[in-house]
Amino acid sequence: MTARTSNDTARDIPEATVARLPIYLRALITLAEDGTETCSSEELATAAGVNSAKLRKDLSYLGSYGTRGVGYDVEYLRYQIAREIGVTQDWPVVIVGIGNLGHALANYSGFRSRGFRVVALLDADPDRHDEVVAGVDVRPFDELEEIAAEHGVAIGVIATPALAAQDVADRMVTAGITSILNFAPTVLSVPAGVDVRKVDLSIELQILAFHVQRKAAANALAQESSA
Amino acid sequence: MTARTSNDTARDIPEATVARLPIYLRALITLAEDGTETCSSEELATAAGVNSAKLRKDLSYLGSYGTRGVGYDVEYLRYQIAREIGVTQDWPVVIVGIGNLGHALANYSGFRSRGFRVVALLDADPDRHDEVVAGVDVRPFDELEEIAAEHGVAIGVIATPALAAQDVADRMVTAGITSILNFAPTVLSVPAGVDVRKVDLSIELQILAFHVQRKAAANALAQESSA
DNA sequence: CTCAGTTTGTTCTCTCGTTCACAAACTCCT
DNA sequence: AGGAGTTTGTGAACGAGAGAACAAACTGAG
Repeated sequence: MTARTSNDTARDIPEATVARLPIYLRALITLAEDGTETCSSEELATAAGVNSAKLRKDLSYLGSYGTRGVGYDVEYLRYQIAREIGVTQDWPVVIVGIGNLGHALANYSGFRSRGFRVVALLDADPDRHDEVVAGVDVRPFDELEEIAAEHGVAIGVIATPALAAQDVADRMVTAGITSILNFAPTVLSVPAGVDVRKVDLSIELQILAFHVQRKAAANALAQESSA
Repeated sequence: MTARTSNDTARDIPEATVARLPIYLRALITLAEDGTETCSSEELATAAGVNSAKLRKDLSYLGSYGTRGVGYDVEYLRYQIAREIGVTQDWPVVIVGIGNLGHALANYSGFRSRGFRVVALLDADPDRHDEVVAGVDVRPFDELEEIAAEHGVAIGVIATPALAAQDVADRMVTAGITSILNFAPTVLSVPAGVDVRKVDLSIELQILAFHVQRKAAANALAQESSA
């Protein structure tokens, strides 16, 4: 799914582990806010909704940050994970497509608090260029390259309709963006070295629907056999 | 991740395959709209952004719907996948939490076109109960059980702040909802037999940030060694 | 009818991820 | 100091998923 650069430098962390690190980070932040100074792998695993063995193995890829017989120092581990993910400082982000979803994303407060800063909102529709959303001007899409260069943007968010998404992705790539979060319901094709992650509402719902149907079928069968 | 009922009836389809079926379905719909009547696994795989061997293996779990030497009948396969997922008829859905994101979700046109019908929008805040969003009244959260029973709702969407999400989930479960799509940035705990899927914007961004950082580190190293 | 060409369905292998189980390392109490 | 009780880090077994490769099954031409 994710393109790899040929130069795999240090110990590489499994993709599945990377996907869980942000969950651990959030759990640690919550614990810290509650005043907890130390926690065991069991506690943290419960807070993150995973198995404690898995948690320990995941953390072991980062290094040996716990103390046997004691557990993990919440603040210390939090910093180590944040550093590993790379959210000890803010990443500039551009959002393209300021429709319903784009509005919601721009207003999402979790952005700034979790290591991201929206530096620009772009839309191809001139009617939107007057708007100010979440304190940021909506600018013409054409300014993408300029803005990306100015702020050193590496991460772009696509919240356009499906038809526009591939064009937007192409322009992002030429603007030097190497990581794309795609909310448009379409498959993007990008050159190697560019990461794309997809968030697709209706796919998620369809997966749920599949399981609902399966459960319903199982129940019907159970009813039948008990009758 | 996903809770299983003990009664696994028919041939069970791997979770990874289930997650891709909606992608194939979408690709088939696009092909059908373009007037394509038949397609090979290679074509469909390209459209869906996967390897053709994987596609064929995925489809083989559903049955033998292709013809060797010819390929797949687009309309037929489309129907079979839709039937397998369970989106040949509409599923009633409730959305709880009508903030920025809830608005966007309620207005998302992909809902109805992809097998889902929003039967209710709920919010705990009385100030929102006057609103009509996307043609649906916003109702008090307390009416959840009543509405769920009336429409036979099995799927709920949580778009509330993190703090409210667990309460909402608990109420959904007592209201008979067995599948939850959670947009709140928190881990939900639900009884066995209830499926939860999580969509978390800042986690996706953090995963991207990790890869950006890794790429940057790799580049720095390459620069250094070439100097 | 036969044969060349095409494309599916499936088997086999390899990689990746999860879970168990336990030794190593720490704390605290006596 | 020593021993009981905890908790981490990791080796090993196990299971799931990805991809290659190929036999089986179809089409169409001659």
